[in-house]
Amino acid sequence: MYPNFINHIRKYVEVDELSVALLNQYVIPLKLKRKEFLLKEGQICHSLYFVEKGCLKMYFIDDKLNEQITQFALEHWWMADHFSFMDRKPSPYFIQTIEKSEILAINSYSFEAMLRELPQMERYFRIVMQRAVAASQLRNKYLYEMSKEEFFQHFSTSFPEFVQRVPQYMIASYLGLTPQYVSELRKKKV
Amino acid sequence: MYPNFINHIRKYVEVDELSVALLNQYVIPLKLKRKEFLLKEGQICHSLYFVEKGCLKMYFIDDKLNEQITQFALEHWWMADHFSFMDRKPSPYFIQTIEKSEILAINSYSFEAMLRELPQMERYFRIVMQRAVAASQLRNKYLYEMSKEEFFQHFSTSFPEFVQRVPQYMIASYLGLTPQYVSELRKKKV
DNA sequence: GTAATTTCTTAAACCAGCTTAATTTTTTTG
DNA sequence: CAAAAAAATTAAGCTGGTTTAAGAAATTAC
Repeated sequence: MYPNFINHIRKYVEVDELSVALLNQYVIPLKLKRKEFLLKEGQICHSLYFVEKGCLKMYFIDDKLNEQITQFALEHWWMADHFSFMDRKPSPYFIQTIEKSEILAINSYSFEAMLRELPQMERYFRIVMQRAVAASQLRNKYLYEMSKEEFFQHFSTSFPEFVQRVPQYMIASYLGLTPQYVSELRKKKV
Repeated sequence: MYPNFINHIRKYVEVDELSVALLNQYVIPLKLKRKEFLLKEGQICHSLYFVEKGCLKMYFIDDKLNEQITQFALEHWWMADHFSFMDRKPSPYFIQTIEKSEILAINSYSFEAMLRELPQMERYFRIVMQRAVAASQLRNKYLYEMSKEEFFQHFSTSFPEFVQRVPQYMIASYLGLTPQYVSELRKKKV
């Protein structure tokens, strides 16, 4: 049914066929076109979103009215404002598709019910969250030790798929650079 | 025995007295003086560390041989290089006490055994990790939207306990500022 | 297939925060 | 309590990356 979803879970925990069937009952599949919203500023982030296919961005509007992208999610990545999700507080973020996408949503009520019925999912999410913490420690270290130029080059060589798929000005935003500066760096490199 | 530890767990999951007794068997208490190391660059981070009392910093040595602090932990915070812990890779970090401290350590073998024997701990760590992800999303947003001056003022007013307890040059390092610039900002404010 | 819109580039002026270097103040240690 | 070490301050000059503004190129939608 949702091969990326099930494969991702099976990467970390054992799930028999019966559990897969139960699991499917907790998720809501969404088929979205390009530029559709899953969350808008001021709303509560009621769901965790799994990218079965496509691409999402998360951003907020800064004081100069620019959209400031803080995260991307490609296939088999999770996306959510966890603070809003856990504490049911209004979110400052927008979550929007960059491409036509297939998303699986689990709202907080289903999430809790699922964790009670399928304890291996508690383990799965513990591992996913721990890996997210590890990833953010690593990204953070790069932020401390690299200049913005190095950070851009590092990102470009580490995630060429992204550079293919996502407009350059969005990558600039995500990396905390102006599009003009990215343009200058690219000129310099070639 | 370790009141901060047990209270923190009970904040998120139910633990009966028997489970508390079992739990204590998995952790190793450490009494450390000021400036002692729990982890050094090149070693594998074999344990998760819980601060029962005292204060820790995590840092790496950058290309100019400065210590670059990436995290602090006060009472009832966890500290680890999660990437090194999970994948058993050598860590680039040092973890060191700033003050005389009482630390609880759980190594990866005990961690796995504990999660199998006490499933509520799987839930506890899922919640702790999810809250860590939420915290890093928030910190990240501040990094995008604030100037370094604003970031410093925000930190100072949000965590006055830190400013009391930790030398100014360490806060500067953590915030990605030079000690000279912090000094200038403080002069400006008063 | 072409008009509209979105994305990317170029270039010059500017500034937030760093570097360097020397001095002063505070804390630690025997 | 004195000497040594650690931490904080001051100040001048500099630079990586931004801002502003305009035009060119590519993509999208009808």
